[in-house]
Amino acid sequence: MPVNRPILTAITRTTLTADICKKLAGHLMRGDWAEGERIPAERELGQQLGVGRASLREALKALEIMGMIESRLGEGTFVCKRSEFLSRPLLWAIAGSTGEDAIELIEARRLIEVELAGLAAERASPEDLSEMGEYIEIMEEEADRDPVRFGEADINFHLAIARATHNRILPNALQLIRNLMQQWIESALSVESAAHEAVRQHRRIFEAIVARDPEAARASMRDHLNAMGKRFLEALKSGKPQPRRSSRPSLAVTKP
Amino acid sequence: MPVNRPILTAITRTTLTADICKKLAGHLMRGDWAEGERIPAERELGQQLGVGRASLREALKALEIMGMIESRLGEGTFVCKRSEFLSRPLLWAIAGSTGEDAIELIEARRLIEVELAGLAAERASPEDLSEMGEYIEIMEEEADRDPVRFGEADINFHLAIARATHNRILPNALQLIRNLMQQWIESALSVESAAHEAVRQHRRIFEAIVARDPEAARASMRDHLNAMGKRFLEALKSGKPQPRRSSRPSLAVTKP
DNA sequence: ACGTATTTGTTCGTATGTATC
DNA sequence: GGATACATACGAACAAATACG
Repeated sequence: MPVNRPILTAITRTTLTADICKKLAGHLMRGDWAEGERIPAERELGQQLGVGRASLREALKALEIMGMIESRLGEGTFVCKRSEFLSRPLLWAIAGSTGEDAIELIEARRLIEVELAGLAAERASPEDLSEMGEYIEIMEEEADRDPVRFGEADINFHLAIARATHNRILPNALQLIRNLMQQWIESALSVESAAHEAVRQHRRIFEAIVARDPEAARASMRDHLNAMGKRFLEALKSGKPQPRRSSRPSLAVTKP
Repeated sequence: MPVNRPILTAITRTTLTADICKKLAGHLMRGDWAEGERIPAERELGQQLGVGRASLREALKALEIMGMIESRLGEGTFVCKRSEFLSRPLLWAIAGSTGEDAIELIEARRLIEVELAGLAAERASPEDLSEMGEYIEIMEEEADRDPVRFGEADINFHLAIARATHNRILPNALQLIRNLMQQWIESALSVESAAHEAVRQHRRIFEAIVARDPEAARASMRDHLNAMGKRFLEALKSGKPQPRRSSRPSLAVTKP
């Protein structure tokens, strides 16, 4: 006879790695280990948990991918800042192919960032604003000098806007997309002398946010990303047909 | 004297695991292995790549977390559907799920989906439209009957809109957010009898997209998500204070 | 400046439980 | 039931990078 409510439910087989992962993630989230602190060495940890080093390492690798921990050869394994927990998706190893991806990434970025700018205009605190202002100043100083520092300030400005929404999900989403775009950004944009144009656009965005004008913030962000996206695709087509793939290891950590 | 353009740039150390991950991800994305197909056994793969099994397994585990592959004990390792590639972040479900996150998730979802609806109104193909229509019909049929099937159609409708943007990044972003919300969705929304209200709102969105009216599509999507978000938070506060946390194993695979 | 200890990175051999035929 | 193929898991060992005395 068929039973509607079977006493025996199918058991779910879990792998050791998954269990380890869950346990460690719990400790990480509960804060049993402080940010930046070193967690016990692999051998020691494995002994405490009663598992082999291979299984433990697979779990640690999983946590590393999620941006919860970071392993440094010869040093140990360290707890990441909570703010980075979801923000380092080395997933972008995936998006390693055709130029079509670039178009879609640019579009996704524009879609999200335009709204981010609008939200930031409504919610930015004085601290958020002064932070954005600092990055703009750096960009103006470095526009004709160090393209690397200019690029950093550029990214930081956009992330500051994301943070100013006071929503922890959205900065992560943006960071994810930027990581995905990174392989093209380096080769294309740094060479271009779009710096001064970018500074002007950034300043317009900033002023709109300061003025608490969401619509103007959206519009200026949209203009900025349209212009940059255009430049970007041109550089991609003409100059360097292939995005540099091999330079950065897929799982390697982008240190702040 | 300081050098502006140093000849020597810092070398980036790559781990074997990362390289394997990258290589396999490339093959996966290029479609060298078909969806659902079995990839070579661990030992064989390791031999072909010239790497040890431990390193290979760490890479495979990483790919599994990203939802690109799925390994079944005793059977082998299989390629997931591309549509699931980024959509299985079960692990982040662990990551802090206090009530505040719910608000931020709802907001992030609204921000993205409103724009998705607008883009879909501009780009949806006839096939996209008929797919959306089917899901709406299912929702109408199941509104008073099977809440599970209703919920599925609901999700599918929203994903169909995302797909209609013809951008592969955006549906993944949406799916990710929905996965993050899953723990609350189950406990809260299925109980509510918001079905008929939801159907009306869905139909309005659908009609705006069919009419190729981006602004109306955005507005109706915004209304819909505002209403649902409100309902959602109320159910969260009053009814079930704690989201069900422990039910789903962290790394275990949710089979379709 | 040098060597030693510690730690992660990597490989190999082996054993076990599971699924398919 | 038996045979085969496979993922899972352990332990030992060496390599490479780092930290510290």
